[in-house]
Amino acid sequence: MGTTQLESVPEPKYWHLKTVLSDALDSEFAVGEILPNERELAARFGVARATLRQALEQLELEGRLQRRRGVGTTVAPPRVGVSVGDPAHSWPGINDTADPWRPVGSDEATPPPAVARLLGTEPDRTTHVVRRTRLAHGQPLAAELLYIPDASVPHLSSIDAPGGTARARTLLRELARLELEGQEQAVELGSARAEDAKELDRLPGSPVLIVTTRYYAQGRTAAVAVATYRADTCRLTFGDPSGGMQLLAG
Amino acid sequence: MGTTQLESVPEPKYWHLKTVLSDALDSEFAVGEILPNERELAARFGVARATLRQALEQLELEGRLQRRRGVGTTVAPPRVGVSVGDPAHSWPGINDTADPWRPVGSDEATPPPAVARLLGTEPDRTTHVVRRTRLAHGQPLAAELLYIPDASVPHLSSIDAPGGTARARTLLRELARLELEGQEQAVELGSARAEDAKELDRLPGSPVLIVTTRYYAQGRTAAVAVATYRADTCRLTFGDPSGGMQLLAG
DNA sequence: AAGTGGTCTAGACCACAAG
DNA sequence: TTGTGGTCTAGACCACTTT
Repeated sequence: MGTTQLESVPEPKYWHLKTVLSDALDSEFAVGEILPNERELAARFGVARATLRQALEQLELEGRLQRRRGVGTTVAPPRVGVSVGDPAHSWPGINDTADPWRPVGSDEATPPPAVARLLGTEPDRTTHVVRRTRLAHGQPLAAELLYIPDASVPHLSSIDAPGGTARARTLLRELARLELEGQEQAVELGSARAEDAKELDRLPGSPVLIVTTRYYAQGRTAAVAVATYRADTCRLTFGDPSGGMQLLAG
Repeated sequence: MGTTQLESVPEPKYWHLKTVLSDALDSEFAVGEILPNERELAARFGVARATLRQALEQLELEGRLQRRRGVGTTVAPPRVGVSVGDPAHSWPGINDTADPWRPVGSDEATPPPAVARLLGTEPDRTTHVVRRTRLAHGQPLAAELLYIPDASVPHLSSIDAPGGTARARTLLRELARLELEGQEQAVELGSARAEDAKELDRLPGSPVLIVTTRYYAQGRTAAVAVATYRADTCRLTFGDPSGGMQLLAG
């Protein structure tokens, strides 16, 4: 045979392309640098543009690249670690000066069935909803919907109008009066709803990490937060070395 | 105008298709049921197969569908919640009868740079590597590589040959002699390496949730685990309502 | 106006599982 | 052998950003 090696299990072109590009990113490009456009890259590698795009998609999924319509494809910085599991910081309304969340509005709505189940309310019962955004270095990392049943904020004054951030702050302040007794969290993969995508500066459908947090207070589920993190730029961190190990002692 | 509504911001076909299919899944299909094949679905909706596939891809990403080459597209069951954050269960080697991890082999290798950094070892220093698989209901959920520096298993007998599961069990048993002092975890999105994909019964490149756990013992980082969870079938859970809230008291 | 990535088409062939 | 999903092509047009 003239071929020095025959691939008994030939890997797809886009897969090979991905590794080639990945190596090139490590050695020949700096963070923030802009790559040649897709048509040129495809021509350079001798593949169709769709195939080239399949490789780029995976690299973007892995946080190596960032693509923006009308602009180009750039080399992404390493993912930022965002602390998600620490109750002391995540309990809404705690007035930490380092609170990374910014309230952007409030509303009243019927939560999705999954949330209603966690809250233990009837499926068609409305709750307060506070919308918040989490920023880091000026970039939006996450968009959150915080569902608060009436029972958790009994002393709510009805001065402020729904929809405003003033109302949102009032709700958070009321919620903070409760003493947090525990929390449960879950992380899963999803795709950004149109509304979240806008806030995250991404296209609808782009991959996101959905963090659902169930807050316990007064022996009940006091609130449920559904936070949508950009999967391309975020690495979610849980726990820390100094504490929390009491679990093992018991 | 003859049109009752003009879309000033027309949504992409595949996006609309996705919502239509999603509704159909809720109302007309049962879990495990097999959908019509892609060519027929595309014809039925009057779109190209590639467009139809774009919608299916997103639904699979969201855990609604499962596609298998040569078989077909089926309606996926709800994601299973897998406990990830509880140190009492995740500390390797603890002889819990309910331990969901099954050792499948061991080796000696130089860890990836990111892991070496966590371990505090030189980049080219080899460590023991234990390969484990996590199962639920007979289905593989996760594949893990556990990196253990020599210093963490000083009493290791060199009877067993590397590569075998016997050696893996020995390593885990030795590791369990250490008292766990703390752990740190991170979750991020990735795509399955060829090796992991095989173990997870997925195609290479399919989306996975990568959980990196740093175990502390004896004041050092005693081991680092890199676990690759199927993103389509898994919902990772952290913490629990009964404990862990000591953090707030301090 | 020009250039970028995003969407879409209508084909073709391949790898795999099951009969 | 048949039928499935997976890969790939060579185009076209659209939405968006920048100049």
